[in-house]
Amino acid sequence: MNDPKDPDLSDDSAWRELTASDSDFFYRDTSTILSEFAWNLHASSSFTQTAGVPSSITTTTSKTDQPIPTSSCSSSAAAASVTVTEVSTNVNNPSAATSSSSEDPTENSTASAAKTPKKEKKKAQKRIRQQRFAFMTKSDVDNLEDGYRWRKYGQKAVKNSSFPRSYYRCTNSRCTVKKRVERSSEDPSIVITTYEGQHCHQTVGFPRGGIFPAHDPHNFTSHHHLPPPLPNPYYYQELLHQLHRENTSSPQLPQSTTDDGHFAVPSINQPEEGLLGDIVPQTMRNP
DNA sequence: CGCTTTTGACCCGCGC
DNA sequence: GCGCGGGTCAAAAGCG
Repeated sequence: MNDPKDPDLSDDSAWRELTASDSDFFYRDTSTILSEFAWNLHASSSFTQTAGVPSSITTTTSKTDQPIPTSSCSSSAAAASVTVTEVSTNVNNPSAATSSSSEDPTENSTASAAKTPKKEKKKAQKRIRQQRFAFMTKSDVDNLEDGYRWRKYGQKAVKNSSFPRSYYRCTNSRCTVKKRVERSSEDPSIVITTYEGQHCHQTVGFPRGGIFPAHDPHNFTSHHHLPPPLPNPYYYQELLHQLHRENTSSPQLPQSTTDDGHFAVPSINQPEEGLLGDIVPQTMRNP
């Protein structure tokens, strides 16, 4: 579970399905996918050289026609390496979903309607796993800025990991997107962020499809151009593309390494500013 | 005062 | 059936 190559995969059959694929598959598949997005990303280039973690962009195509969640725009100033794993679960086939997601829109309404006993509430719920994405981001900050507001609702110690896992839920009451944040036990500088679900709203404080959350100046400064939170199925890829470009073009990024071979993270001292704005492609900025 | 975080308890799924 | 581990709940505390 805590293998940086397999972020949070062990508890989900769908994840395991992904991990069953070897790296060649990922490279090949990634190249195919990226080429569909007109990316010029060489799958085995800089992404595979990061932090001693043989990561690559591990992206798979959705088995469903669901759009890719727009929530997975996590990044940080420290994003020197990113691995993305997309998992889709057919929500119409609960038998294919193993466990863990206890909420969907309908459940949300029933669960919040009354203080029913937990047993009843739990029984009424069907744990339907939604589409999930895992990001591996090299960062000192656990909670990476992604343009949405999150409320922490739990934290658990994870077996075989010295770092706890934090559970967040989108603060939008109608939005059931959740994310889990944990650090890799093998490389504590790597943050594994797993998103589940799709946002049904735009990012906070972006009334014009634009960019600046008005109420969170610490996290969003004027130069942070966040992407439109619309259901853009390519957003992850765009994000990664930009990350990749930064990796290869910025002299500050992964080229510098620490003694243990890990990448020094130049912007790590300014985590509250985030980097998402910097890594969002121009094409995704305010039109 | 309202929102967020913390944290122990509880529930569920799964493997044995 | 039992134990374990993951995920969630919800009350209390903290914070601006």
